[in-house]
Amino acid sequence: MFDLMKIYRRLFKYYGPRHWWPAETPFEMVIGAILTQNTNWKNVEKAITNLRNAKALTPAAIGALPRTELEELIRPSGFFRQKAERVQLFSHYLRYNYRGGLAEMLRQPLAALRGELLARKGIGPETADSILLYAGGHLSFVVDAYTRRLFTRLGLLKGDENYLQIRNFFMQRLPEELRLYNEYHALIVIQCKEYCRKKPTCSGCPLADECRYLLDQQSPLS
DNA sequence: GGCCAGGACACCA
DNA sequence: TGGTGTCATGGC
Repeated sequence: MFDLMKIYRRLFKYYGPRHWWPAETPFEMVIGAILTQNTNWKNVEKAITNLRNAKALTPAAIGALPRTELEELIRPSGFFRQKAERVQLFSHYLRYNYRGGLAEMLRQPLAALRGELLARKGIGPETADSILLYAGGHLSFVVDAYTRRLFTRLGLLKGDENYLQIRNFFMQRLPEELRLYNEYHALIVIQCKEYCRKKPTCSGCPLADECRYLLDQQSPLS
Protein backbone atom coordinates (compact mmCIF):
# COMPACT_ATOMS: atom_id res chain seq x y z
CA MET A 1 0.00 0.00 0.00
CA PHE A 2 1.34 3.36 -1.00
CA ASP A 3 0.36 6.44 0.95
CA LEU A 4 -0.97 9.82 -0.06
CA MET A 5 2.40 11.51 0.33
CA LYS A 6 4.04 9.01 -1.99
CA ILE A 7 1.44 9.80 -4.64
CA TYR A 8 1.91 13.50 -4.04
CA ARG A 9 5.67 13.32 -4.41
CA ARG A 10 5.34 11.35 -7.60
CA LEU A 11 2.91 13.86 -9.10
CA PHE A 12 5.00 16.84 -7.96
CA LYS A 13 8.15 15.34 -9.41
CA TYR A 14 6.40 14.72 -12.73
CA TYR A 15 4.42 17.96 -13.14
CA GLY A 16 6.28 20.39 -10.90
CA PRO A 17 4.62 23.20 -8.90
CA ARG A 18 1.33 24.33 -10.43
CA HIS A 19 1.23 27.78 -8.78
CA TRP A 20 -2.52 27.82 -8.20
CA TRP A 21 -4.91 29.68 -8.17
CA PRO A 22 -4.44 31.61 -11.46
CA ALA A 23 -5.88 34.97 -10.34
CA GLU A 24 -4.51 38.44 -9.73
CA THR A 25 -6.60 39.13 -6.62
CA PRO A 26 -8.53 37.10 -4.03
CA PHE A 27 -11.80 38.54 -5.35
CA GLU A 28 -10.93 37.48 -8.87
CA MET A 29 -10.18 34.04 -7.47
CA VAL A 30 -13.66 33.84 -5.94
CA ILE A 31 -15.29 34.90 -9.20
CA GLY A 32 -13.25 32.30 -11.07
CA ALA A 33 -14.26 29.62 -8.58
CA ILE A 34 -17.94 30.31 -9.21
CA LEU A 35 -17.55 30.59 -12.98
CA THR A 36 -15.63 27.33 -13.29
CA GLN A 37 -18.39 25.22 -11.76
CA ASN A 38 -18.84 22.27 -14.13
CA THR A 39 -17.09 24.31 -16.80
CA ASN A 40 -13.84 24.08 -18.74
CA TRP A 41 -11.31 26.62 -17.44
CA LYS A 42 -10.61 27.84 -20.98
CA ASN A 43 -14.17 29.15 -21.13
CA VAL A 44 -13.78 30.76 -17.72
CA GLU A 45 -10.67 32.60 -18.90
CA LYS A 46 -12.70 34.25 -21.66
CA ALA A 47 -15.26 35.42 -19.14
CA ILE A 48 -12.60 36.70 -16.72
CA THR A 49 -10.93 38.58 -19.58
CA ASN A 50 -14.26 40.18 -20.46
CA LEU A 51 -14.75 41.24 -16.84
CA ARG A 52 -11.23 42.66 -16.66
CA ASN A 53 -11.64 44.65 -19.87
CA ALA A 54 -14.91 46.02 -18.50
CA LYS A 55 -13.12 46.87 -15.22
CA ALA A 56 -15.67 44.69 -13.49
CA LEU A 57 -13.48 42.65 -11.16
CA THR A 58 -14.44 44.37 -7.91
CA PRO A 59 -17.49 43.82 -5.70
CA ALA A 60 -18.66 47.39 -6.33
CA ALA A 61 -18.33 47.12 -10.11
CA ILE A 62 -20.07 43.78 -10.36
CA GLY A 63 -22.77 44.95 -8.00
CA ALA A 64 -23.40 48.01 -10.11
CA LEU A 65 -23.66 46.18 -13.43
CA PRO A 66 -27.13 45.58 -14.86
CA ARG A 67 -27.81 41.85 -14.74
CA THR A 68 -28.08 41.53 -18.51
CA GLU A 69 -24.71 43.22 -19.04
CA LEU A 70 -23.05 40.93 -16.54
CA GLU A 71 -24.63 37.94 -18.26
CA GLU A 72 -23.14 38.97 -21.58
CA LEU A 73 -19.67 39.42 -20.08
CA ILE A 74 -19.61 35.96 -18.54
CA ARG A 75 -21.59 34.19 -21.28
CA PRO A 76 -18.56 32.17 -22.49
CA SER A 77 -18.36 30.38 -19.12
CA GLY A 78 -21.75 28.75 -19.61
CA PHE A 79 -24.73 28.67 -17.22
CA PHE A 80 -24.37 32.43 -17.52
CA ARG A 81 -27.76 33.39 -16.09
CA GLN A 82 -27.40 31.52 -12.82
CA LYS A 83 -23.70 32.38 -12.53
CA ALA A 84 -24.45 36.07 -13.04
CA GLU A 85 -26.92 35.89 -10.17
CA ARG A 86 -24.42 34.06 -7.98
CA VAL A 87 -21.46 36.43 -8.45
CA GLN A 88 -23.75 39.40 -8.01
CA LEU A 89 -25.30 38.01 -4.83
CA PHE A 90 -21.83 37.39 -3.42
CA SER A 91 -20.69 40.89 -4.39
CA HIS A 92 -23.72 42.41 -2.68
CA TYR A 93 -23.10 40.31 0.40
CA LEU A 94 -19.51 41.58 0.61
CA ARG A 95 -20.54 45.19 0.16
CA TYR A 96 -23.26 45.14 2.78
CA ASN A 97 -21.56 42.92 5.36
CA TYR A 98 -17.88 43.70 4.91
CA ARG A 99 -17.99 47.01 3.07
CA GLY A 100 -16.68 45.16 0.04
CA GLY A 101 -13.66 43.89 1.90
CA LEU A 102 -13.14 40.25 1.06
CA ALA A 103 -9.95 40.18 3.13
CA GLU A 104 -11.89 40.93 6.29
CA MET A 105 -14.31 38.11 5.56
CA LEU A 106 -11.47 35.68 4.89
CA ARG A 107 -9.72 36.51 8.18
CA GLN A 108 -12.29 34.54 10.16
CA PRO A 109 -11.52 31.12 11.62
CA LEU A 110 -11.86 28.24 9.17
CA ALA A 111 -15.01 26.61 10.51
CA ALA A 112 -17.01 29.83 10.80
CA LEU A 113 -15.90 31.05 7.40
CA ARG A 114 -16.69 27.74 5.73
CA GLY A 115 -20.19 27.83 7.14
CA GLU A 116 -20.70 31.39 6.01
CA LEU A 117 -19.51 30.58 2.50
CA LEU A 118 -21.75 27.51 2.25
CA ALA A 119 -24.72 29.66 3.23
CA ARG A 120 -24.19 31.79 0.07
CA LYS A 121 -26.37 30.80 -2.85
CA GLY A 122 -24.20 29.18 -5.50
CA ILE A 123 -21.30 28.29 -3.22
CA GLY A 124 -21.22 24.57 -2.51
CA PRO A 125 -18.56 22.48 -0.75
CA GLU A 126 -15.97 22.44 -3.54
CA THR A 127 -16.26 26.15 -4.29
CA ALA A 128 -16.15 26.95 -0.57
CA ASP A 129 -13.03 24.86 0.00
CA SER A 130 -11.36 26.36 -3.06
CA ILE A 131 -12.01 29.85 -1.71
CA LEU A 132 -10.85 28.85 1.77
CA LEU A 133 -7.60 27.38 0.47
CA TYR A 134 -6.64 29.54 -2.48
CA ALA A 135 -8.06 32.92 -1.50
CA GLY A 136 -8.10 32.64 2.30
CA GLY A 137 -4.99 30.59 2.94
CA HIS A 138 -6.95 28.21 5.17
CA LEU A 139 -6.11 24.54 5.58
CA SER A 140 -9.11 23.07 3.78
CA PHE A 141 -8.62 20.27 1.27
CA VAL A 142 -10.48 20.68 -2.02
CA VAL A 143 -12.36 17.67 -3.38
CA ASP A 144 -13.64 17.58 -6.93
CA ALA A 145 -14.76 15.04 -9.53
CA TYR A 146 -11.12 14.48 -10.51
CA THR A 147 -10.17 13.65 -6.92
CA ARG A 148 -12.89 11.04 -6.70
CA ARG A 149 -12.02 9.57 -10.10
CA LEU A 150 -8.27 9.36 -9.57
CA PHE A 151 -8.31 7.90 -6.07
CA THR A 152 -11.03 5.43 -6.97
CA ARG A 153 -8.84 4.21 -9.80
CA LEU A 154 -5.94 3.98 -7.39
CA GLY A 155 -8.09 1.81 -5.13
CA LEU A 156 -7.95 4.19 -2.17
CA LEU A 157 -11.61 5.18 -2.45
CA LYS A 158 -14.62 3.01 -3.17
CA GLY A 159 -16.15 5.75 -5.26
CA ASP A 160 -19.44 6.13 -3.42
CA GLU A 161 -18.15 8.31 -0.57
CA ASN A 162 -19.75 11.71 -0.12
CA TYR A 163 -17.87 15.00 -0.26
CA LEU A 164 -17.05 15.32 3.42
CA GLN A 165 -15.92 11.71 3.68
CA ILE A 166 -13.38 12.25 0.91
CA ARG A 167 -12.27 15.58 2.36
CA ASN A 168 -11.76 13.94 5.75
CA PHE A 169 -9.92 11.05 4.13
CA PHE A 170 -7.25 13.46 2.93
CA MET A 171 -7.21 15.82 5.89
CA GLN A 172 -6.78 12.98 8.38
CA ARG A 173 -3.80 11.57 6.50
CA LEU A 174 -1.91 14.62 5.25
CA PRO A 175 0.48 16.87 7.18
CA GLU A 176 -1.12 20.22 7.98
CA GLU A 177 0.78 22.21 5.39
CA LEU A 178 -0.81 24.90 3.26
CA ARG A 179 1.62 24.46 0.40
CA LEU A 180 0.86 20.72 0.30
CA TYR A 181 -2.93 21.22 0.18
CA ASN A 182 -2.49 23.91 -2.44
CA GLU A 183 -0.32 21.88 -4.79
CA TYR A 184 -1.99 18.51 -4.22
CA HIS A 185 -5.37 19.57 -5.54
CA ALA A 186 -3.80 21.33 -8.53
CA LEU A 187 -1.71 18.24 -9.28
CA ILE A 188 -4.78 16.00 -9.16
CA VAL A 189 -6.45 18.24 -11.72
CA ILE A 190 -3.51 18.26 -14.15
CA GLN A 191 -3.03 14.50 -13.69
CA CYS A 192 -6.65 13.80 -14.63
CA LYS A 193 -6.55 16.19 -17.56
CA GLU A 194 -3.41 14.53 -18.90
CA TYR A 195 -4.14 10.86 -18.23
CA CYS A 196 -7.47 10.04 -16.60
CA ARG A 197 -9.94 11.88 -18.80
CA LYS A 198 -12.19 9.80 -21.03
CA LYS A 199 -10.34 6.68 -22.13
CA PRO A 200 -7.07 6.98 -20.23
CA THR A 201 -3.88 6.87 -22.19
CA CYS A 202 -1.74 5.19 -19.58
CA SER A 203 1.55 5.18 -21.43
CA GLY A 204 3.89 7.49 -19.55
CA CYS A 205 1.47 8.13 -16.68
CA PRO A 206 3.37 8.84 -13.46
CA LEU A 207 0.89 6.69 -11.52
CA ALA A 208 0.70 3.84 -14.01
CA ASP A 209 2.25 1.36 -11.59
CA GLU A 210 -0.46 1.84 -8.99
CA CYS A 211 -3.51 2.47 -11.16
CA ARG A 212 -6.08 -0.30 -11.08
CA TYR A 213 -7.01 0.47 -14.64
CA LEU A 214 -3.82 -1.37 -15.52
CA LEU A 215 -3.70 -3.80 -12.60
CA ASP A 216 -7.29 -4.97 -12.89
CA GLN A 217 -8.99 -4.35 -16.20
CA GLN A 218 -12.12 -6.06 -14.87
CA SER A 219 -12.78 -3.57 -12.10
CA PRO A 220 -15.46 -1.00 -12.83
CA LEU A 221 -14.11 2.49 -13.27
CA SER A 222 -15.82 5.75 -12.66
C1' DG B 1 -21.76 15.86 -34.17
C1' DG B 2 -21.61 14.03 -29.59
C1' DC B 3 -19.29 14.34 -25.28
C1' DC B 4 -17.68 16.70 -21.43
C1' DA B 5 -15.83 20.32 -18.44
C1' DG B 6 -11.80 22.31 -11.71
C1' DG B 7 -20.86 22.02 -9.37
C1' DA B 8 -24.80 23.64 -7.20
C1' DC B 9 -29.61 23.81 -6.48
C1' DA B 10 -34.54 22.73 -6.58
C1' DC B 11 -37.50 19.16 -6.13
C1' DC B 12 -38.88 14.73 -4.86
C1' DA B 13 -39.41 10.27 -2.33
C1' DT C 1 -29.87 11.49 3.08
C1' DG C 2 -29.98 10.28 -1.59
C1' DG C 3 -31.32 10.36 -6.60
C1' DT C 4 -32.61 13.13 -10.72
C1' DG C 5 -33.37 17.12 -13.88
C1' DT C 6 -31.71 21.69 -15.00
C1' DC C 7 -28.54 25.14 -16.15
C1' DA C 8 -25.26 26.53 -21.38
C1' DT C 9 -20.99 27.64 -23.70
C1' DG C 10 -16.99 26.16 -26.30
C1' DG C 11 -13.11 22.88 -27.15
C1' DC C 12 -11.91 18.47 -28.81
